Amino acid sequence: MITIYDIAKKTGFSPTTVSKVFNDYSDVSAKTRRKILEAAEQLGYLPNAHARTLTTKRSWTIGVLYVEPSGAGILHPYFAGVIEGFKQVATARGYDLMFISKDIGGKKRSYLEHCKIRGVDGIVVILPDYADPYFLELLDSSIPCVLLDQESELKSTVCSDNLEGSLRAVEYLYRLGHRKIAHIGGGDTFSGNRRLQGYMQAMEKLGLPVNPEHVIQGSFDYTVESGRAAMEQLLRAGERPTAVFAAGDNLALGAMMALKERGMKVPGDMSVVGFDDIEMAKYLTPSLTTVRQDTYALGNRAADMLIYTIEGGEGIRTDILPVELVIRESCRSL
Amino acid sequence: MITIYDIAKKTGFSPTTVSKVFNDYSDVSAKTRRKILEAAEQLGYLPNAHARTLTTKRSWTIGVLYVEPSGAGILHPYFAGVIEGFKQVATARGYDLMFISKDIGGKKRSYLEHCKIRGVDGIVVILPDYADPYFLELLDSSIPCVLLDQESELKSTVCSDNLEGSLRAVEYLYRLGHRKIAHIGGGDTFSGNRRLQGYMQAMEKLGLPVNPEHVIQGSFDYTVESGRAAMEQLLRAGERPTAVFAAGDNLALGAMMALKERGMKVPGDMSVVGFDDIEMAKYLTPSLTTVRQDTYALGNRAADMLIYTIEGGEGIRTDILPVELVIRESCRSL
DNA sequence: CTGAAAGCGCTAACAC
DNA sequence: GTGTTAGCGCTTTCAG
Repeated sequence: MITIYDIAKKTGFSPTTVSKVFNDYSDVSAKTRRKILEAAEQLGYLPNAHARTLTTKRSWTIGVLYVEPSGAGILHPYFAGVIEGFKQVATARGYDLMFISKDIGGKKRSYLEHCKIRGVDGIVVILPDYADPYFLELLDSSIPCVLLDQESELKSTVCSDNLEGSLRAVEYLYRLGHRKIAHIGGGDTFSGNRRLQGYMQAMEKLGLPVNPEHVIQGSFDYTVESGRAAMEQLLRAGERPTAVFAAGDNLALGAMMALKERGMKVPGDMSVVGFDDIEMAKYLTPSLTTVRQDTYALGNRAADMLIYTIEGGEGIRTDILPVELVIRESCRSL
Repeated sequence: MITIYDIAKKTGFSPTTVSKVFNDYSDVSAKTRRKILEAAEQLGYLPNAHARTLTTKRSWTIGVLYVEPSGAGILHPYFAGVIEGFKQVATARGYDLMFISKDIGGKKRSYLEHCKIRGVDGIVVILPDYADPYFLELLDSSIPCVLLDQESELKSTVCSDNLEGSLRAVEYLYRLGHRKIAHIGGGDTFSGNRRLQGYMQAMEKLGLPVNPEHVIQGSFDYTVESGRAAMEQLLRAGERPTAVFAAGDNLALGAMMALKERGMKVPGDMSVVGFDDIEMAKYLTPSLTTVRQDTYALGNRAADMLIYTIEGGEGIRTDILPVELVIRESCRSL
């Protein structure tokens, strides 16, 4: 391995001067700089990130911490979209991403411990279960963090405008003439709660009574299966709704599957609205009307915020990104 | 920060002995070990991975290098599945994953340079374009690598049994009575070529002539759009096929969309078989008959192979994982 | 069984 | 502008 000492030897300058060149110090003469750069080129020098980190306490690494409840992990489009968006700006700003798990090297360790051992400069957290004690430990620590789909006074957060999205969805159904509007919830998660809350507010605002039988709390994993089960429950209700707003596209899809299995038509027999706008939404039959959240933008924004904090920015921010109702074929007017 | 020196001071032992305890050396008395572990616990000691790496030349980090041509990145289910599968075994074996890009710290650097700077122990590579010069540089290097969907005499590789998959797909259509079977290819990629080859071999084996107008080379990005365009081209052919085997589910989906837009029915007017079995395949209307490849297993296997090499294993391996035809609703018998 | 000494590759005071 | 020196936290001979 070629080190700065090799370059120093070859050029006759000291290691310090060589180091200064690579760190863009201004107090190096142009001629010296050129000679050193040339020698580095010839020798095929590459810096050693670990050595640098050891002295500077800066790893230029960001930890990516996610736990996706259904087990699909990064296969879930929300997670994938956010991480991809995050990666884009992080990479552009000179950071590399590292996956952080709860264990490391065969030993059981907390997320925080893992982060400290690896010396990451900051962490982006995508966790549905914010009661996780390991997560709380992270929250209390002083390590720079940004949280997705979460609410906190300790760390910066980014999320979509869940309330507004639900409102738009319900209002849209109302405009189509629906009055018996059900909700399939995303379980006890931040986004699930917000969307439920938005549904409730919208119903109240529109003067529609909420039939308790029409509010099904799906499981917290937002799976198709969960949506299917919820719809089956809904169909057993005393009074049948004419439309359902699901807190996620997978839930909506599951609901549609349940209806299909019973020979019911969407939107003929029931209108369905989802939330997310996963890529497949437009390819379903009928294509799914849904509230679009921009996962890529969420990731971008999260990275901006985290890097701001890492690089010494003060204070925390709570960003809410706009959503958009995408009207397709899964709803009909009554 | 607490270091082994702090523990040494507190316990009265030397840093060497402390280090030995954490590295499970056998020549430390049980009593000493206990005292040191106790002190470490009390002080809240955590090892410093960078310092350790500096001396041992071992980072316990694996670089993940992927370039997804459509720009969706990890949103593409193939990539996500493989990475998730890879992550599972890598994590269990004590390795962390780091995303590797072509640039680092604002500077343009090759993948190989990036890996060397970061001192990763090995790399898993998912790249469709194996003519990329940066990739070739990686191939020639001595760094442990495992390649997905690739063929190489220099590095270990893992891929699905593309040939067999294509054969099964075409034979299935044949058994249903189809004779004019078209193919929508995955462009000039390893998997695209293999699947095309499998299609050709199957046609020959079955004694079916291949109509050149029925073999459409889709673009290398396996997108829905590409599949749609291919089907449109197919429909302009002099003789219309009765079935099409697409090299990817997205291509198949695009083909189905194109048919739908023209008011043609699947499978009534045309039977369609895909490749991949992405999660959505079963939720399409009609649900898609396709060749299932187990991306998670590909990732698992890749990790096993790479870690084997990293930990001193000799030789390279070329693994081909079995695929399975999943019969659903998108094909009819003639 | 334990420890002294050297060194991994780099940066940061500080002096010249 | 340039160089000397010390040190980041850890492991590894090697000696005792």
